[in-house]
Amino acid sequence: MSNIIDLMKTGVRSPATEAWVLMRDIAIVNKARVFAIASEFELYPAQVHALYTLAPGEEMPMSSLAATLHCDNSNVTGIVDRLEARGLIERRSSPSDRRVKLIALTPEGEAMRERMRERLDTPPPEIESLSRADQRALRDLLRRARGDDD
Amino acid sequence: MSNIIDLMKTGVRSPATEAWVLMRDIAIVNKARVFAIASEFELYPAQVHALYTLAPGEEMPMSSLAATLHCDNSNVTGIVDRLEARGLIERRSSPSDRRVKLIALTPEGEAMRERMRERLDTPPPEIESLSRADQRALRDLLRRARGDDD
DNA sequence: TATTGTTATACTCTATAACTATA
DNA sequence: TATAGTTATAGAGTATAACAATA
Repeated sequence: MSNIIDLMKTGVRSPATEAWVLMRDIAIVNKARVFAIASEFELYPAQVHALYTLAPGEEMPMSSLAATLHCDNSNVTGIVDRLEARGLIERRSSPSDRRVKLIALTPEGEAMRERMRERLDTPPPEIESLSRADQRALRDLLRRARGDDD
Repeated sequence: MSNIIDLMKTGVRSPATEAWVLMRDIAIVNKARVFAIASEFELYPAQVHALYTLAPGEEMPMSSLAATLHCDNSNVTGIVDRLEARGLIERRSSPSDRRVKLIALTPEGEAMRERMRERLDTPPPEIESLSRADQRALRDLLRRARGDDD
């Protein structure tokens, strides 16, 4: 177990560090899910992220999509090309700036995104296994962590 | 199931689902960090993951590495090739099964992995901003979620 | 026969640079 | 001059299939 080796090297972890490492380990299931969903829908992980990033009924400039996906504008051209060829999204011209192209989900894209979202948002077994009281306590702690006003 | 869908569409989520979505949103910073670290060390994200997966002083079959990285054995050949060319890992023959090749970190690989690990394990601001009591409470909840006996 | 890792192939992802059309 | 998106290029990731060595 690499955790034990790391602990011996670094000594005892702070509660914040241990909480973060535990959280990250649990959240890893999300990566496995993106892979499974991508293969099921015959997409690539980057295409799943792009589809999930687009909000139903809203338009987003390609540059914003590039920022969210942590990649260059030039990559987004290809990703959008393939999603558009599948009929899942469409390009629209921006009325305010004709250099800009706005991306939006088609009805088919919205339907596929919704099916993906259901799966992605389902809590993993680790969270389901907690008592209802613990689930609420965890939610409240994470709301505070994100700075929400309870 | 349509109950859950209706709930989600109206914005009302179960505590478990909301906790999971919040946790995932916070854990997203890890992805940005992997990208930043990859570019800083002149590696690709998959190479960072491979390096981080290997525990110092331990050997791992290539097939195990493939399973952890969620990719095919054939991909690991190339990833391992490039990390080996950089002197960060090495292939060893398994004494018990001569089909198997075991991967292990070199001293240089261990040093680089340790520098990466320090950065990856640093809690994000969301967790640092919590009170010490909340940090401990979060840690304890996540330990229970993962099934650790406190 | 089945499995581990490699090779070959084809496609996607990714960054960089050069290009266009706008602003 | 600067910016949004495209195109071209090159290298890396990914799955599938075929293969050699080994079990």
